[in-house]
Amino acid sequence: MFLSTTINGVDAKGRVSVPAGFRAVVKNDPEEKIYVWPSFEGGYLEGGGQALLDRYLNLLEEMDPYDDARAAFEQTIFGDTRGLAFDGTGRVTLPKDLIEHAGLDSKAAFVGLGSRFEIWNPDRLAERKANARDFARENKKSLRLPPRTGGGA
Amino acid sequence: MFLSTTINGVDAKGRVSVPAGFRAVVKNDPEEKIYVWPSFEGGYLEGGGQALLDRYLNLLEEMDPYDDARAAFEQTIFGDTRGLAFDGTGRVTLPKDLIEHAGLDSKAAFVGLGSRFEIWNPDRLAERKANARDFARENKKSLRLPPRTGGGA
DNA sequence: TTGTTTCCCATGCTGTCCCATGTTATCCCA
DNA sequence: TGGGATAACATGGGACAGCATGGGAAACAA
Repeated sequence: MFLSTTINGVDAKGRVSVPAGFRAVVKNDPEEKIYVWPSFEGGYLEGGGQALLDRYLNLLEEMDPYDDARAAFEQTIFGDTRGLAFDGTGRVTLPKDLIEHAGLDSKAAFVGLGSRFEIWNPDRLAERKANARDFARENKKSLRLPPRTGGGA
Repeated sequence: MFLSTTINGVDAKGRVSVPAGFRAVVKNDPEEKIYVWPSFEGGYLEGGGQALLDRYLNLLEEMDPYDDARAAFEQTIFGDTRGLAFDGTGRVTLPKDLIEHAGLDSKAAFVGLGSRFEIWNPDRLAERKANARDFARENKKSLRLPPRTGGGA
């Protein structure tokens, strides 16, 4: 499970250390890689392991083959997704276009979100985090825990 | 089940003994860890075991991948959650940012709340406790027993 | 050749592990 | 019921390994 937020340096070659905890998640994937694509919602990157890609694939399989939305999602998500392999010390090299999309300069923030993660310019992240926290606080009542199995109503 | 309140010392490295009773709760989790995040409601920490995290994860999985509310909660909960493993003597190391958020100096109070727990600076906790007691006294009339089923008028 | 990318080696640091010790609670026996 | 032995718990410090980072050499593409 991808957890917590870690800020690592991006060097002149576009290399960045993937947090050790994140590497551990994909450790047993057939291809030891992370998969990253530019978010179509904003200037940041989304990513995950093989399991996440499989889930998206299954979601799309259930849509109508000639649905316009399906084509759009396929194009947007899979079309721009890169599989990034680790070097000997656990780093990946981010392609230029991804770096530009996320507006990364010297630092990159890896944000764990359970089954997936995001990569942000730390400054942009701080902004969005404040918004998300306010939203969460105002809407916390909608985040109710489901009853525990076997537990009373 | 997390029960009762225990105050333990926090040393210069940020290490703190997790109360033995709390450790027993997560004893049989696949990863023997506690998961801790800064509360977005105030200056203290919230935490639980794998079971609690899974409940949040399942709840979010049921929401649409690009629902705004989902994004906000993912970011707020998982983005700041840390998985903390025990050392040989049952301690965890609290990261600096969590220590700061909770304003911990030399002591930390673990407060058991059933399925989850909180970690407080003991001074802040005493303050909140006093407030809660006052609130309870002023609102005691609203604490009514539900009518007994099948009972007479 | 020239620029780009990939691989490898070296280094500082932070977090983790291990060992030692005092204290408290519990259990057993008189 | 009281006292002592024992085990569990909490705490402190030091050693070590893993992690993040920087630079350079070799392989590849244009």
